[in-house]
Amino acid sequence: MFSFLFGHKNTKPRLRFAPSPTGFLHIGSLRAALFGYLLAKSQGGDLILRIEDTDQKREVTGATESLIKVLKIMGLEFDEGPHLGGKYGPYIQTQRLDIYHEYSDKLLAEGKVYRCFCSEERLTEMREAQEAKKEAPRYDRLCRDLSVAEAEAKIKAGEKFVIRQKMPLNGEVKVYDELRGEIIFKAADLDDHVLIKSAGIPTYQFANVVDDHLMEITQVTRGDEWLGSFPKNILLYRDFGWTPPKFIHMPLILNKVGGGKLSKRKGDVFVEDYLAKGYLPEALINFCVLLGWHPKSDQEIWTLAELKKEFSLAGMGASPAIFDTAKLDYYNSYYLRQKSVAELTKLCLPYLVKAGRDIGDLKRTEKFTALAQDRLKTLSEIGATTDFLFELPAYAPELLRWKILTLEEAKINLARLKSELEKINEGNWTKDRLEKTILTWIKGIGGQNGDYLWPLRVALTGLKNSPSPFEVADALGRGESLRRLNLA
RNA sequence: GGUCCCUUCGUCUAACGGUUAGGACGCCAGGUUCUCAUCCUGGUAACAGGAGUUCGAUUCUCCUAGGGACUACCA
Repeated sequence: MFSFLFGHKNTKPRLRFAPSPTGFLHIGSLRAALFGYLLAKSQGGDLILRIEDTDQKREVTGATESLIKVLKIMGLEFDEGPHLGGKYGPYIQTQRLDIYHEYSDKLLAEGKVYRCFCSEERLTEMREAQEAKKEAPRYDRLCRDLSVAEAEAKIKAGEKFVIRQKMPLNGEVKVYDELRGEIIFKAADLDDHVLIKSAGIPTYQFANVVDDHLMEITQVTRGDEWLGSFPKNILLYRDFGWTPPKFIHMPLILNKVGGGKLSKRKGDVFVEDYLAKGYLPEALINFCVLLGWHPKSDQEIWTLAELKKEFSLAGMGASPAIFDTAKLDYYNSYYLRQKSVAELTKLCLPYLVKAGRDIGDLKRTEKFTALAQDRLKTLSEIGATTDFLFELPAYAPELLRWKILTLEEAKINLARLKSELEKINEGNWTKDRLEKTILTWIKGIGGQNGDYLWPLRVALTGLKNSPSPFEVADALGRGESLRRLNLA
């Protein structure tokens, strides 16, 4: 609101999510998108999607579209991006090549960067020699002091080149990370890394800086694997004479077993995997946001809408978090229980079909999913937890016994129950009516609940553990219930 | 090897020099209940180690250890 006083042309926070389109959406990427989104929204800002496709080798076709789709399922949407447009476009880096060349030429003219004609073979040899001498592998700056004439001669001769950043030879580079504070690097430790590859395509290090500046990004959120190149990036901003945005290096997510950066080899790492298993977007969001962020209160259940208001940089930590799905399961069963039966059923449908279930009768299916609701950790469990409703499992007669009850007694109790149940007609065959009628009847004859309800439940379900006999009887219907009772 | 980051219950974390070190998940026990699940109650469990600074350190500094990242014409 004070922007007019200071003459800032734009004080609206602008953040970006800048993935590489290399396949499925990694959990780490989801969290990066989430934090970017929340940081933007909590400040009333915008989130921009920028596709960093400068590595042609790793690019996967369709990855951009699927990434946008998955993010949308998660509830995360952008304000600008390749699919939306915006006045800072294009939002795909390979479509910005002219821009990068313009800026690298500028730096070239100013002597802030230089052309390097070293061959891959020479570079490899050089590195091997350095490693053999236990030195840090680093470009030896052979081309750094090539004269303009020498360079031009090489270009004329058709030699390929890359453009490298000229690092200061001595002194310190102080950088500031919003989560960690000041970090000091010695310039001498910095490598003259490649900014423009020989094919004329920029590296991440260059495109990222140019784009963040041109797109007027105010806060850069990225994984802390970028901390090492942070000083080089800051130096680039200085070379251009630009004010860098604020940087927030988010701590990494680590594998539960074996440690290390969350990786495919050690379990499911893609959002698509979790969605397919039947984890709900809201559970994934709630779980991920608490990996590295903590609210002012101890509130554990968060919706995206609440997070958009309450999220803040102050709650973010700098230490890495292990990805342990035990709590994800908790959140998922929690959100599953919050669903209405109709919603839950709709969500279960694809999984029931997959399990080969007949879902023709929606009302009946709803009764089945209702029975499973309190018992599901993921949607994909719906088939297994409702199996007994579709087909009575084979069970040992012994199972019908309850505590000190003999098999004979159980049989008698069942027979009496059956004749009572037969008195209940189709219209009254509901969970509540059944429960009321049978419980009063048991009380009336002075019996113990367990003596009757256990055998009844086993007769209906064939299982040691299951929902209550009344719920099951209701879901099964009068005909099937009595049939199963007869069998018993 | 070099550079940088991180370090509180098993896990996610709170604490911004003074607390019986709090919450959640997990686990255990009890209650409700015919069983399971849900739900309720309770319990278990942590300041990595060592030096400083300070009247006082989980909190600040340094060292060590452990973990992690980077060290590509990949991001």
